[in-house]
Amino acid sequence: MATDRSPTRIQKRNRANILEAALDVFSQNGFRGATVDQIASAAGLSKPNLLYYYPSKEAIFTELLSKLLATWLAPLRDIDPEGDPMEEILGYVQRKLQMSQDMPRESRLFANEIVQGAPRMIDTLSTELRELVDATEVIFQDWMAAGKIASVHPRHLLFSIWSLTQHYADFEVQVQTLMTPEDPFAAAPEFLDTLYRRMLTPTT
Amino acid sequence: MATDRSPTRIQKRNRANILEAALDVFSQNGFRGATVDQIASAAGLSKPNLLYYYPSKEAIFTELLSKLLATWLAPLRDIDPEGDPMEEILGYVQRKLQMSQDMPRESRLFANEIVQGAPRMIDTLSTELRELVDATEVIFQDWMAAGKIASVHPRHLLFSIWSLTQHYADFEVQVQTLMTPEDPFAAAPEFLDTLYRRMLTPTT
DNA sequence: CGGACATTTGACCAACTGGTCAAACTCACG
DNA sequence: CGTGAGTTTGACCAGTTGGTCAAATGTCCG
Repeated sequence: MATDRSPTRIQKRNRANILEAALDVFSQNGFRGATVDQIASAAGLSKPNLLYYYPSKEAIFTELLSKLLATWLAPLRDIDPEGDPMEEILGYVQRKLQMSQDMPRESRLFANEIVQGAPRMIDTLSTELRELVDATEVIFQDWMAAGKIASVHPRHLLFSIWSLTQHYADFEVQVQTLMTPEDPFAAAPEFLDTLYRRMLTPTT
Repeated sequence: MATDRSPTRIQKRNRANILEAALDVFSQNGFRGATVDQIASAAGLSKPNLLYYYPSKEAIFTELLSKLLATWLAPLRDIDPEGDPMEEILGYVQRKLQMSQDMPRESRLFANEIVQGAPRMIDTLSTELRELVDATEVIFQDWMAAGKIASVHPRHLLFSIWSLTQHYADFEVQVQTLMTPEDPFAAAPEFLDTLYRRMLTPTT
């Protein structure tokens, strides 16, 4: 068994390969749709060998989720309450959009999980993420109260950003199919910039 | 075998029960995550009995998809090129939002399928839906050219509507968790109305 | 080198899954 | 009622799947 001592060179390599392979397989098939064999061979290992590094399919999945969540939420934490409100929000939108383009598998991994009721994430959602969202709401509300951006429902505003940006990753097949030969990501930044600028520009 | 003669009373009842049960199970677990046994017992039938009405799990799924697609796309077909542009679009947004509230399972069924690459829908997407989207694009472009609504990328506009409205169904768990005790659907209509009104109001 | 520990593997297992089949049962209708 | 078609079921099967295990192999370090 891989012990608790500091990981060997081989352990590091294999664990990294496994998580990379798992991201591929889980994001494309969901938890139940993925098989340990698929992940193993995508990682270049035999099934028993993979299970030497992780005790179960479930363990791989939860490890993957928790490792990726921090990355996934980083842009949200980066919103600066002291920054210029409009630029902070527009910047956040663009960063999330970029992440959908660069990390579509991560986006789909979460999408799969949440669409199916988030059975393995509900705890994280209702604690860690909830706190982060609560904090963000306060920031937005302050900006609105100060008249820096138009007043809209702060949580719906946040959800709309997640929805619009991740849509390009989660529904990539559909977007691609319906936009070909145009590249969906070509006009998206400007579209979203326009959308949020117009919605959030104070009306006084 | 259920023959090609006109369906009996029992056939009608059971087929309806099966599709209803299948909607429940498939939308919650995706195609691969659903089992025939789950569907059968949700429909109050034994597995062999269910397979007497549909030859395979695949057959149930495709039948379900094709039966629901028409309903799902109806609001889009209802957009009237002769109507008032702003009201047509805002009305479409509200109708789609209402559908997310009333038919979340249908929304998640499609979401599951598309997130996983739409292996069983790609043909429909690239033909039927593609045509419908092409036609809608023309309508939007005409309205923009006539200065009735602001000029934005018509396809991204359409995708944004799908994304924002279906988000409330597809990511229901997340939205619920992060909005409790508030009802997500309480403020959503106004939020989306505001969003699209501001984005699409001509600026000249 | 040699031994301790890490890694890998083939063989295996029990549970599950989609699907089949013949036999039994039910129902409509003359 | 009876009879033929429609319906339901238990038993069964083969393939898949998550996971185990003992034995074999590789690696590191004194």
